[in-house]
Amino acid sequence: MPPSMVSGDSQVVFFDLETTGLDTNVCDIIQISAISGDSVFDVYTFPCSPIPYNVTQITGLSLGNSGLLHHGNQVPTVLIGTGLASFISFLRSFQRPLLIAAHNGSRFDVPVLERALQVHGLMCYFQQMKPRFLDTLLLGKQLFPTGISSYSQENLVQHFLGTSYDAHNALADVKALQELYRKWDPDRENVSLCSF
DNA sequence: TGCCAGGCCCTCTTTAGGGCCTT
Repeated sequence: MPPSMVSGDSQVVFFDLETTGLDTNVCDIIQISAISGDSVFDVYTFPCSPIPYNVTQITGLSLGNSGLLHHGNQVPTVLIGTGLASFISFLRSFQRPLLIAAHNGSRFDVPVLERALQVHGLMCYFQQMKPRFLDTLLLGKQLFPTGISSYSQENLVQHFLGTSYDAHNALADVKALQELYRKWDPDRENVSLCSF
């Protein structure tokens, strides 16, 4: 495992959600992706609510007659409860303290994930792992307080890695975020300051 | 009818307002 995927004693796992909207109180999860080193997790989940047109424009995800479509191509889906349980199993596989990282995670991904875990009765299994979270948006601002025009993940990846990627596909997002973290190689103090 | 996320952060602020960041 690359050293950058470990912070102190913790395993750093990058995760991202695609959802049906921005309201963390009501949106449905439609994709869960995570990565740590070469270990990858990626599932699509069938939402209970429609996918608004503006979300389809952003994510490429839409509902067809027979299932979930990504840019018009059907993708396999699981029930959200099954997807969440699989995600917990993925996290457990690391068998060490977890530091789960997401961009703007403190404001979006983590509240959405925790609500979904609560609704599906899985929060207790998740909490058994005693995970901590890292917000890479806060980390970027902490590490580079000036000289950055935008702290969006897409802009940070362009700025620090000089590359573009398939933003708003959760799997592509977590891969890019991991590479960004490797580039930053933050020390434990800065990571701790942006963790919760 | 009209509105439609939300909370932190910054500043042309503090008796406020707008931009950012996530989908």
